[in-house]
Amino acid sequence: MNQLDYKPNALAQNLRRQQTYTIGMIVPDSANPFFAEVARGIEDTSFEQNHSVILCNTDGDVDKQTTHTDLLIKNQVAGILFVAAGISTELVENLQARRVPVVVVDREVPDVNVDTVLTNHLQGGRLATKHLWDLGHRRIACISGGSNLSPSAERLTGYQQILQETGILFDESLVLRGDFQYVSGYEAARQLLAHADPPTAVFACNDLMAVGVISAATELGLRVPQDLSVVGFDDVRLASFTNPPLTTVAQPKYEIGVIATEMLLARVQNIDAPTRLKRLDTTLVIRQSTAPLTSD
Amino acid sequence: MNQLDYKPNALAQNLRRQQTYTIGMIVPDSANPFFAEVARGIEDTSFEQNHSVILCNTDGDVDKQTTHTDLLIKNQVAGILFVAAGISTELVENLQARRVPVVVVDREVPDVNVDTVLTNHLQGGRLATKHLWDLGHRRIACISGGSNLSPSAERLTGYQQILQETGILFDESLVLRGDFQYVSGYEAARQLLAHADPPTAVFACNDLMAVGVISAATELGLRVPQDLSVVGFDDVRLASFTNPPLTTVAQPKYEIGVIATEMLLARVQNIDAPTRLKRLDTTLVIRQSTAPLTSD
DNA sequence: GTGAAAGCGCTAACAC
DNA sequence: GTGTTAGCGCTTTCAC
Repeated sequence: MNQLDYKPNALAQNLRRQQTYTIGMIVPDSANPFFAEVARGIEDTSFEQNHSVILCNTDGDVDKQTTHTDLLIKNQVAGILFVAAGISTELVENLQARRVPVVVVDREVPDVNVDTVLTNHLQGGRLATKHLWDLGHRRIACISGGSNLSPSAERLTGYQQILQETGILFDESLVLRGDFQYVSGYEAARQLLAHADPPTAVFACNDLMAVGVISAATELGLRVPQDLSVVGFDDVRLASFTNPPLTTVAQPKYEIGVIATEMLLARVQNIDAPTRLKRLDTTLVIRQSTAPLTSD
Repeated sequence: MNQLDYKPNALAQNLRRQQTYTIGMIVPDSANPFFAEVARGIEDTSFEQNHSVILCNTDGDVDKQTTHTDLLIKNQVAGILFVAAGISTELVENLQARRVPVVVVDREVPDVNVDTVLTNHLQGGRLATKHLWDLGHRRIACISGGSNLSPSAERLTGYQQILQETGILFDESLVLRGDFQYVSGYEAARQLLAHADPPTAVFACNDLMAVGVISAATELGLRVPQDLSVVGFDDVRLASFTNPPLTTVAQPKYEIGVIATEMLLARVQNIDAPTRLKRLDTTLVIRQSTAPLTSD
């Protein structure tokens, strides 16, 4: 029997047992370095626990998200790990009504009582800004990300809190909105550096925009960090390889995936347990894109 | 009935129909930017064709690869997209014996007649080297990747072909082995630049090592590209954001995923059709890390 | 057309 | 222990 290399039909097994060992993972873009790391944490942990993972990319499209979710439900997945695209309160509620285990990851889904794992973006925003303040900077700009995403908003709030706590007057013209892409960081920096009273430091709400800031500064003949300090957010692999290497706020990306998966499998065991919220702190990684303010 | 939001049980459907709409994707590391892009091509195309994809990371570990494959077979996947870890001829043969549709991606699996989609690494290696030659360089170094991987070996062969065709004497001390990681590029460059008769140009067999070369050169006070030209391979997103932006050989990463998926679904339709081999050409993306040789 | 019945491959329950 | 059987939810066939 072993010689024939017999492999039981999991479809029949699962149908009979009324359960599967497959989990669905819904993310905006698995090629985005941040989600790619989270996904690896998820896949590794699932593999250890004998679960397979179905990969679903939404590109932030709510319709695609619904289609994927329907497919996952039809395939009777054990549970779903969910990074929301757009407004998703209703979707999560529907899942819960069907008693499908769900864990929300990275982006909060408002107005619904659901297991959640996310980064403490507020604390991260504070860390970045405080670091610049500690270096003596007082004119600190901030380039935020997409408007309707909770991570971006919270990072900005952290920035504002530090300004307030340290008594720096909030200057609206020093806060620009980006879209988490390189070009938006570049353009925002061009605008900031043309300011009558330009900033001496910039907190970009992700690494890609921070790299854009460095490019713009370099192009204008400014040296980073001597003439302009730059802090990013995420600590993607790229951040070590920029010139200069980027000081940034590191999210525990892989760990987010691990914890979310563990939480989901616990939820599968006990669908009626009280919901949990896990908020993971960030750490500051100081490289060479920030330096003390010099008065010259 | 629609009001009850009824969703048919795909397990039962598939069991009855003796087919599924799930495909397995086996890759070394989905967080590696190259595979991440390929995976997106796969996921997008599968989604369009109403198929789900199960993500499997092997980390180059043959045992993990076997475990994953077994799981996929048990789950009766429609087919498997396969980037090989190590020696995998036997595994592919087993799959074929079971009449499981397989398409081999990126890395050739020797001695087996199987559908395959890969980059023309040889042509890419030629392109990179020819570009440097056209700029006037004659002392051109090459930093290769892992020894037993066909892509790496083919790129090196392309390099050697151009040397031979242009009449450059092959200098063994100018060819170093890396491991596709940043550090190995950095270290190889340190060694090359300490050479009694150092190269004026380096072809690194992937972008990450090329960035390592740039870092090492910069550290030694050399300017890229004025003092040293550097070409990479892959054209990952990072390559646009290095300082200077990297000249590199672009692989059609996303397209590889698309074509492989289409080939697999065609194979599912007709398991006995003749096998096909698709070899996709690379393109040279000239940025700012290469310049004409100056005699000073 | 509409309805009943068999069976996909397995597991769990039950009888021996 | 060992063997038999019902049934998971669906599709497909066949009878009406």
